[in-house]
Amino acid sequence: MTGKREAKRQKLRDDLLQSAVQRIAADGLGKLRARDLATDVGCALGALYNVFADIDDLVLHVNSLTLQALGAKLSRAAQDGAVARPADQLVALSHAYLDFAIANPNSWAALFDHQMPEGAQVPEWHLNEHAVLFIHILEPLTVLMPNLSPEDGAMTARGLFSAVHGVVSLGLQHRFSAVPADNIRSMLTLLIGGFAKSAAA
Amino acid sequence: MTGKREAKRQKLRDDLLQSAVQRIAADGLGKLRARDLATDVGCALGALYNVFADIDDLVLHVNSLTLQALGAKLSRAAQDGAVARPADQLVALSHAYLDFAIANPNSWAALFDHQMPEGAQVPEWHLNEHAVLFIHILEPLTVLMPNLSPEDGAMTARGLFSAVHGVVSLGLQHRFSAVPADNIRSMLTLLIGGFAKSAAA
DNA sequence: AAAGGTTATTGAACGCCGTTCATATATTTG
DNA sequence: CAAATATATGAACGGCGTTCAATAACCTTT
Repeated sequence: MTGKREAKRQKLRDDLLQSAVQRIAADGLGKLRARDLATDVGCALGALYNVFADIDDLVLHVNSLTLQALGAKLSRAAQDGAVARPADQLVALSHAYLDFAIANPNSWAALFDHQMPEGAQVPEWHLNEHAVLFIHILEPLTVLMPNLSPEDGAMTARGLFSAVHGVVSLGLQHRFSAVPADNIRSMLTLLIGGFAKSAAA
Repeated sequence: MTGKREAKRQKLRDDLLQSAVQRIAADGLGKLRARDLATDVGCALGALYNVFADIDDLVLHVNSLTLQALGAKLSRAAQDGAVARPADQLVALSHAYLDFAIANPNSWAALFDHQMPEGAQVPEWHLNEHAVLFIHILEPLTVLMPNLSPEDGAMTARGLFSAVHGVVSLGLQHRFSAVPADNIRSMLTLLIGGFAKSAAA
């Protein structure tokens, strides 16, 4: 009867992760509390630090799940529009991104609101997971701009994502004043469609 | 010999504001501490709360100064390029925005990193100050797209700013990996120039 | 100029936070 | 079953923004 330690450890890890996922989705990253998580899963406060380095480590794993869900959504959009013209594919991707942000506002915001403490770096394994944000942009982009070097292609894909993210992010934020979703959608169409049109010419 | 109270009050307000400006510029919003500010200006910890509602109120006033400086920079860029074609004016504005962000990374980041506590709303006077972000975009945009209604024009100007902000923000962030400034500049030229080109057609 | 009323200043104390660590408990190994 | 090893516990720590009763400064009135 061996391996019971590891099993309990994994269960605790997973319980804490699920609790954090739900709390972030419900209340946002800013209201995540170590004591609430411990209460949720019925463990002592200190137990959290046996299975995660700290709260930031736990948040990284929540964000990892969010990125996977977002990646799946973008993959679906890319597949559905694979027969469309490159410009329309790019617009469809941006709309899918907007849809995800609207459907999962707190989890999505946590991806960008979270900051590593002090001098700590985001670990490599999590950095690489961000590729899902750019990867589907690359294919229609290279059709549109065949002369782009691989480096410039990656850079441009990243830039396009950044532009879309800016429009979605500031549009949904109540910072200035919230913009109706349809207006954000139109703006994405105008911006990305316009870019594609001029790039193709 | 009257008015000494108000004079001291104003001096304390201004000293705290200047201290906060410098600390945010030097260390970033995340490391701003009420106790550090009190030490800087040589007042008691509680004195801060006589002249500002709380730390967030103080940060709002710091951001107000930053927005004024940014507005001045954008105004200069708009005036310098007033004779250029609308597309080039828009690109010049985006480059000026990038330059400001690079020159004042922490103060600029504080504009967007700061979040009001709990249910508190950003006060009207500060909301209105954000107009400087969009105002200079509107003129070249209406030349470029004369058929835009005032509402759609404002919305599109805001969207363009959001896109530029996204490119600059994610580009400068060390989140994924920092992008060289010249690449960000090229991306802005490509994006905004492309948008303008297709809008004019 | 002195007294009385009003406002500002002070800093110890409060409540909340993430994190730690000696101690108690559970699991594995010999 | 006992010794060795790893985990679980929750009180305690240090740091944070904020409060508040007591003290000091200022203004007004006489």
